[in-house]
Amino acid sequence: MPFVLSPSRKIFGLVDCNNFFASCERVINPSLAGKPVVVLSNNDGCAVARSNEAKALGIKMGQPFFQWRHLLKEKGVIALSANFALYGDLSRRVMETLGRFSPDQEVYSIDEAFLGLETLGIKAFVEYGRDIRRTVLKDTGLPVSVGIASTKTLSKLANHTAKTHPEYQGVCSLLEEQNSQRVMQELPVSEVWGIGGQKARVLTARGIRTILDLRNADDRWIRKNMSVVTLRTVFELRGISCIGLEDIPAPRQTIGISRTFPRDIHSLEEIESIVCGFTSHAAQKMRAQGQITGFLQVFAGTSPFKPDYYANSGSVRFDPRTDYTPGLTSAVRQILGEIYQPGRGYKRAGVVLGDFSTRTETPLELFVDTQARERQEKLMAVVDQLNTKVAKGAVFFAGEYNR
DNA sequence: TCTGGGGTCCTAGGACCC
DNA sequence: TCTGGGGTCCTAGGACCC
Repeated sequence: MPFVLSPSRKIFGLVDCNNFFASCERVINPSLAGKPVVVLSNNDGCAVARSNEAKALGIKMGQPFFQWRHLLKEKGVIALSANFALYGDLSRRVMETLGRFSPDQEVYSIDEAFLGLETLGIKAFVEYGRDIRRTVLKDTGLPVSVGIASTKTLSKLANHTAKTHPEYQGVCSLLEEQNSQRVMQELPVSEVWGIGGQKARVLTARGIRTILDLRNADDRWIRKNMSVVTLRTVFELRGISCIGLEDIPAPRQTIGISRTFPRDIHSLEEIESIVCGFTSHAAQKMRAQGQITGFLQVFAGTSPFKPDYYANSGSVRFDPRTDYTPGLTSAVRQILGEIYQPGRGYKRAGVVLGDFSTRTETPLELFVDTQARERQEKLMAVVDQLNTKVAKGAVFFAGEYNR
């Protein structure tokens, strides 16, 4: 294999659905077009998606419902409970359509995908982006924006520009250096992919305010005072691609389920049954991936918005690893017994499974009773089959919370 | 009264060993 | 008035993303 000194230039297209959840609601209810639409989180707690009209009224991402509820009457805001099954379904259709535009596709989140565009012999990238927009809108009814650039970080920036500047008509390429400089000097560092509030504060204090400042920052200072991740971001802003396209999805390293409750929960028994229900679902997801777990963590806490906030967690390891739900839930009960404090009103709890390995690569037989193990596997297979093919939550173990 | 859920990755610091 | 030094492993917590 020849040594490649300077690999050929990469070209990334980032396709991102506009106001995804709100747009999905418009697909199934076209009368919502042009109206301020907000999609709410679990328990209708806060805003998780807003149409442009709702954004214009000042409703913020994550803002609690009670703070802007008055806008329903005053401005005709339409607030909808989230319908995640619908969003998942439409997401799959968008991704299928995008897959036709490049064989190299990374589904990055429910509403966005990176496409590798350097191998397709495309002459006019902006035209290609417009074709993507038209086709996704025709196939799914969803509006998307397209950003094109030589690194992932720059393609995020291009996408942001396409979304916020109507004159781009939803497609922006930063493949030309002049475009790139102009966009970067107009935006604060906090708009960069990978720079959150904390890092933005540190950078701004150092006088690095715009994205262009960050692009031109001193490498040694960044490495010393920030992290390797931030240095990689700086390189990406310079057009040096450091983050590749991951077109084969990696298996999950952790599977967690947690909820904020609609009311405070006081009794240990009630928390136990809820978290055991979460554990059962998490274990089912894990088994669907063909994995077994060596680590389980449980956490529970009161509302962080009230005085005397209390939160605690505990964990156990499994050696050998397991995927047997009753074994997992008995660990959950043990941990909850240790971290639970009577007299508190719990508002949130959850479970995380991790340290997985693939079922087939683990020599369980060395340590456990093989026959018992086979019986457990058969039981779990039957439970999972009933829950996926017959009805969700059709079968559950005693003590599990089941809706 | 009412404030989401599911992830990844990095780093600092302690325990332990030689 | 002084208390080694360095490597590795593990974990908790923080920062970030959508």
